[in-house]
Amino acid sequence: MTQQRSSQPASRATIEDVAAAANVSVATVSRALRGLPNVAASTRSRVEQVAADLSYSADPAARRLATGRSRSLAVLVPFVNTWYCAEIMAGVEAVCAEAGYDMVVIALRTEHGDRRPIDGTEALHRRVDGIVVVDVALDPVELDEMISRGLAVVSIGPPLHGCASTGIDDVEVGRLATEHLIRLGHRRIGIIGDTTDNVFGFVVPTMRQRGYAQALAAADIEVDDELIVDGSFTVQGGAEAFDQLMALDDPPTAIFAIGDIMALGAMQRARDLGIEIPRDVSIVGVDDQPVAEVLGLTTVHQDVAEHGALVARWLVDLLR
Amino acid sequence: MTQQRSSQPASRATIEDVAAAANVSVATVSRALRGLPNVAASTRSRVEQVAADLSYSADPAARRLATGRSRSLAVLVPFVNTWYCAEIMAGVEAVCAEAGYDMVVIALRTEHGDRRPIDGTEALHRRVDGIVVVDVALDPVELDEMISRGLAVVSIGPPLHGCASTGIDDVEVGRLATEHLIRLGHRRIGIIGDTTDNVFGFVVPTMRQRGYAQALAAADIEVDDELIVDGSFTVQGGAEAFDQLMALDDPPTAIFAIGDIMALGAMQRARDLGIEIPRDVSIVGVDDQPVAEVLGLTTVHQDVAEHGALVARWLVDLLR
DNA sequence: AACAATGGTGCAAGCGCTTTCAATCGTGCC
DNA sequence: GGCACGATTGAAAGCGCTTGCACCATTGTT
Repeated sequence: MTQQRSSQPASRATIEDVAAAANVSVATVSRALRGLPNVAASTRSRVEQVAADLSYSADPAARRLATGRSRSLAVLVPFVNTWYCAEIMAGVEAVCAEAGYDMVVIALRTEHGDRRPIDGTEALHRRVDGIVVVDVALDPVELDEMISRGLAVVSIGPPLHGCASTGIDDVEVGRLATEHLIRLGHRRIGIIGDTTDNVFGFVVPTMRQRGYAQALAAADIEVDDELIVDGSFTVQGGAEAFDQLMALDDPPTAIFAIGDIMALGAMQRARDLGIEIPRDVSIVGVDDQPVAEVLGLTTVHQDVAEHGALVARWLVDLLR
Repeated sequence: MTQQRSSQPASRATIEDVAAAANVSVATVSRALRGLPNVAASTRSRVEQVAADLSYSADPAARRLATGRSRSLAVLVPFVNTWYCAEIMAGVEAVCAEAGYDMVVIALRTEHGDRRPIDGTEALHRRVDGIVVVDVALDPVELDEMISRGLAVVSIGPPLHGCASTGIDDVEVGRLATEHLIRLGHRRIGIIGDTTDNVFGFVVPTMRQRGYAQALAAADIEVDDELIVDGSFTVQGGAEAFDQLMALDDPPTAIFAIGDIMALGAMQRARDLGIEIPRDVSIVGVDDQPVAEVLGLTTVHQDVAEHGALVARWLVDLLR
């Protein structure tokens, strides 16, 4: 079973084929096709024509090896199957596509909530030119090393030392969500958070929980540690956290789930248990656009995809 | 401003450095590190030790050039900021990470609904080893060419000729959603679809609309072309489609939006216009897990992420 | 009319890895 | 005790591209 060579050219044209067909050196082909100066107009158009005929395009691997640039960007997200992260990826992807970059996405935590140690230096070096870090606080040492190795890094969410960044204010988000519940008359408000962030540097939980505490303080409600449970940012975790809260001697009348998936898990569990929402207990989540609107959280609404596009643009500008 | 060379080695160790430090040839290093046979155990462990000391890892670009394999997979999605696609990407990403592949995502349509001509041959060749096609019907000719060039292709959604595939039955989804509305007593049901699929081969709209028609037929309701409007799969498009439906002489009492974003757009518009849902008009969307559950569409619910993981696994197996 | 600037082009040396092929060194076997 | 054979290893030829440098015509200068 050898490859057919007759109809379809099984192996793609290389720069040498183009050079031969155009009667020039490979160097000239390279220059002509990349729009470099010092190529006669006539030569350039001839080369372009030949390249088109042969449907030639440079092998990215070879280019990468020769130039040291991969023409691809990584986006480092805590999760990929989250409304927020998906929006950001959409924004990044659009810019990448336009700028001729590949977008490779790397998740720090999977849908099942398991953790993955990300060794940025190992995994990213020479693999991508730049990286947008989403809602993750990278180890400063590692970060420094990445930067010193020539990786461009920007962040969305928590500012990273020495990197440009943008993002929404998660403390504010937590505060608003909690205030909303307080305004509804609740005094005993549980929070389903995520206490494993120390492992990943996923800081959203910390920030939102801080906002929660602020809102409570502002309303003269004392923080009860019993009401702070871990949902490990999964549907399952949300359900278990709900159980945990409901098992309390004095269960909350409202729950703030700091992530949409956990809110979902809690809601499912509530329904299974015959607990009606919001009659028996109010549940509030964030992140999910529809949910956010229902909450009246529109004030913190932002065009998340635009955030992604913005930082991606920073990156490609930086890389010029 | 030159790079500092003292403390941090600005340039990473190459295979030659390892070879020199271990007193072997680069060939042996290569073999030892990749676990190939024909390397003495003692040699291998020594090389591994040295490599670890120098925190060496092979340059992916060089490896790609030499082997012709990129160790990365592409996932071709119609959109990235969609619950469904994000789930799939999550599944694919998990498998990629485990198998040591990079996942690069390519969107055929952006959040703004603009179109991008995807020249698979150009864009993908030698860039990735395999590709998972999500809900897109690729041009058969192009598909053949990709396969004949050695690209492994699998699909989620519509089966692609010659490729393994999996996915949910979109006709069924459309039928169920429509039946649901009929069961609620509606006879005049509008559908917000997407008629631009001919450009992209994005077949979901066609399939769901077919299910819609089947459900109507089964209930002896005649299809009224007036009730079939285009939402171009965007929030904005959904809002405009809603306007269009409501401007009819005989507007629908229920609307089936074939995609979550369009449903969202319609709902927002309804609220802005003071039209109450579902009192004045029922709106039903799909794709979004929470929404789907509310609809009782749980029968078609599947672990979408698992679909992604599944096909990704096929791919990495295929590539061995 | 001789000479210095150019603009255009080709040569060839990498980029860092894989992989074929041949060389080397011990063994087991007759 | 000599020879074939398998286990190890190294030398070197790529993989397909970029790029510094040298080279050759042309132009424009005095």
